[in-house]
Formats: sequence, C-alpha cells, structure tokens
Amino acid sequence: MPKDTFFNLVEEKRLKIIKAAKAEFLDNPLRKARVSNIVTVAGIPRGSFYQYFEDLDDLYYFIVEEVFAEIFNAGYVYSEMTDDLFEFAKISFDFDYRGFKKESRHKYMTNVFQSIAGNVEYLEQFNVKRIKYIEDILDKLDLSNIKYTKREDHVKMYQMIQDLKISTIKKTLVNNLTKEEAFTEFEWYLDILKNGLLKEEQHGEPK
Amino acid sequence: MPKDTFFNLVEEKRLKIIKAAKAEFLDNPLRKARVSNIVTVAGIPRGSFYQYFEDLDDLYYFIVEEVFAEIFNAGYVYSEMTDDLFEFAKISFDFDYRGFKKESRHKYMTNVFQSIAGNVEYLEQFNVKRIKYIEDILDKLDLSNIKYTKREDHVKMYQMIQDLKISTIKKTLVNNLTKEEAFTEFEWYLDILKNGLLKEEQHGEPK
DNA sequence: CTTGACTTATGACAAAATGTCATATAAAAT
DNA sequence: ATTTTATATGACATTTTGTCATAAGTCAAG
Repeated sequence: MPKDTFFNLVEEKRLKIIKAAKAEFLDNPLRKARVSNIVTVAGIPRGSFYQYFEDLDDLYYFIVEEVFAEIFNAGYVYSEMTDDLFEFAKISFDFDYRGFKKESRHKYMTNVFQSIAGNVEYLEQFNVKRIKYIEDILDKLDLSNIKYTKREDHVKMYQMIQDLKISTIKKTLVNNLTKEEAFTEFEWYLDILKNGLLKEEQHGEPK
Repeated sequence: MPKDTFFNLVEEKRLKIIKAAKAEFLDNPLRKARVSNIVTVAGIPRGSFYQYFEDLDDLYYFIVEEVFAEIFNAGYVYSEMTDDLFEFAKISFDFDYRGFKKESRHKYMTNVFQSIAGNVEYLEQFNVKRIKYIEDILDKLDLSNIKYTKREDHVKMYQMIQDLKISTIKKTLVNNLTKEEAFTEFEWYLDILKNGLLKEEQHGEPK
C-alpha cells in the first residue's frame, strides 16, 4: 500500500504520478517497468518516489486495484440489464471483450495478468473481494432454472462462467479470433454448462 | 533458444548450469531472478552466460519447456490407464495436484505461471504444442457417450476440462484446500460438464 | 607436429537502475 | 517566534546488466 505521504499529496500531483505509472505499465509487464521512467515522466525527483511507495510493486498493485474496481463497477451496471444468468454472462462477456480489445486496456490487462497470475498473496486478498462481488451479482439474478440450489454452489458456478470468459478472451488474443468467433466459442461453452456434455440418456443425478 | 555453444557444452557443465538456474527460478519469479546469482552458483564467469544465452528470459523459457515436456509425458502415461474421458480427467488431476504439492514443484510452477501467463508470444507457440498433445490424448479415449462429435468440439471440450483443472489447482493454493476438498470441487465441476446446470426439463438441443 | 581457422572462456568495464540518506524546505502546532 | 513534524531533493553507494577485447583451447589439413 502506498504511504500516507502519497495520499496526502495535492490531487493534481497524485494524478500525474498515477498517469505516468499507468503509461509505464501499459507499455511493459511489471518485470520490465522502471521506476526511473515513471519519475521522469511524472517529473518528480527519484527520492520522492520512495517517500510515496515502498517500491515499484507497491505502486503496481495499487493501480491494479483501481482497474479491478472499474471492472467490478461495470459488472454491477450490467447486472441491472437482465436477471438471466446466461444472458448476463453474454452481456458481460461482450463488455469484457471490448475492454480487452480497446488497445489501451488490452495491452495493459495482458500485462496485469502476467504480473499477478502467480502472486499467491495478492490473489488471496483479491479473492475475498471477488467473492463479495460474485455474491452481489448473484443476488440480482433469477436462478430458479438452475438445478443446484446452495449458495456456495452458485458461487462456484459463477466462478466457472467467469473462468470460461477469461480463458475465451485469452484464446481470442492468442489465436487472433474475430469478435464473432470469440462469441461463438463462448456460447458453445455456455451451452455445455447449460446442458452438459453427455448424451441425454446418459445423464445422472446431481449430487 | 539457447545458443549452439550451450548445447555443445560437456554434459556435466550444462547440467550444472541448468541446476543452478532451476534453483534460482525456484526461489524467485522471473522478475526477481538474477543472472548474477546463477553464474555464481554454477561457478561460471559472467561472460560465459552470455555466450550461452541471449539473456535471462532465453534460459528461462528453455527450462519451462523442459518442465512442460515432463508434464505432457506424464499425461501420455496416464492416458494408458483408462479410455474414459472423465476418469482420465480425475487421474490426471490427481497427478497434477500432487506435482503441485510437492514443495519443489509447487513453488516453481507458481512462478512459472506468473511469468508466462501473459506472455502472448510464448503462449502462442506453446498453444501449438498443447493442441498436438490434446489430439494425441483424444485419440486414446472413447468418446461415444459424448453428444458432440466433431474433432474441434472435442478439442474445445478437452481444453475446458484442462482449464477447470488448472483453476481448481490455483484455487487450492489460494484457499489452502485439503486434497479431499480439491477433489470434491473438481468432481463437482466435472458433474456440471457431464450433465449441465439446468434442470433436466429445461434442456435444449445442442447446436 | 605445426599452422591457421574456428570455437570457447574470461573478467574488466561502461551503462542502467535501484534504494538510501543527509540536508533543505515547507507547513503546522504551540 | 519557535519548535515540531512532514515533505522534497538529488547525490551517492550498490547492484545488476550486457558487451567486448583478448586469451585459451580444439581440430583438421598440410
């Protein structure tokens, strides 16, 4: 977490630093980002940087927080548009997809994923927020057509959809899929989630 | 790719370098790994390092390759044990899970995921190998109980299972689940894949 | 066995980057 | 006004990287 000194700064200066940092992280994964570039662009002395932040990681995760907050907020907005789980999945897929494709966001988020994917400590605390978010969204959806009824099952189910969304988006990036292809793919996944892989006559009972 | 010079080295020296590198990558994500540590531990002059490798990344991805090759090979072995898709999924989940829990592997793989997760170029070339692997495995399985019949659908289906496996393992790490909990969770996912989320009377036709 | 072409080894070094610290400045409190 | 507290600053020691000129080794051909 940035130090108090940083939060005490006049807004203008604080925003200038954030802007410079975002620019640096947009161009580089954490591994290649440099304090020296940020202070130059922000026009602050090097010493000040270390008055505000523990180190580069400190600033980095602070900014990642901000971006996820934006994403969550967008989710809340979209959850007002439908109460059908799968419809919501598609709408938010659309939003996430476009967010990723907007050049600025896409490169940035790619770098974000790279940098946080294996940071277990960070993931741990992020997970708490994520579950809170999921529960909020679930409250707004009508799940009467779902065969599972426990809250924890619903959370897992939602996470499953979320994972598929992310992996579809990743695949889109890796394989350079068009928007239509990405959508078709995602809908294919949703279809399996709805109806299962097995032929109908083979279906067993849920546990 | 390491330079020819590296591959021309006498085996002993080559292995010493690989060993030192693995130790360094075990302790640190790529971001924190240092050439200086590796050369010290391996007992080679700094200049030599740059005779063998382009830079640290070069060595890193070379070693990652080796680890994935091991994982794939294990998959081939396990695919001899059953021809049922879901049974195979469970067996390989068990293997992957244990691999991750073996302290040495777990920390290492965590770092690996962190470092490659967002490297689109690397993922791109890795993806080709992955699909080759998936197709090999699919050939050994009996898929007559699956409602989808196209090869490309089978590949997607397999990737889906694979993604769930990985995300379950990640969740295990983040939430410190026991082996039993991890298994229950993974089986819950498989159940959805088999039978779907919707109540039976709501099932639609596959497209 | 010697010459020459090619490959490998080595560590000194310039350049880049980090994090610290003593000192200067400003702001707030008494 | 004076003291205390918070902030600003850039020089500096330290760490790390990647390069390069030179030394040493290998090996085939004459």
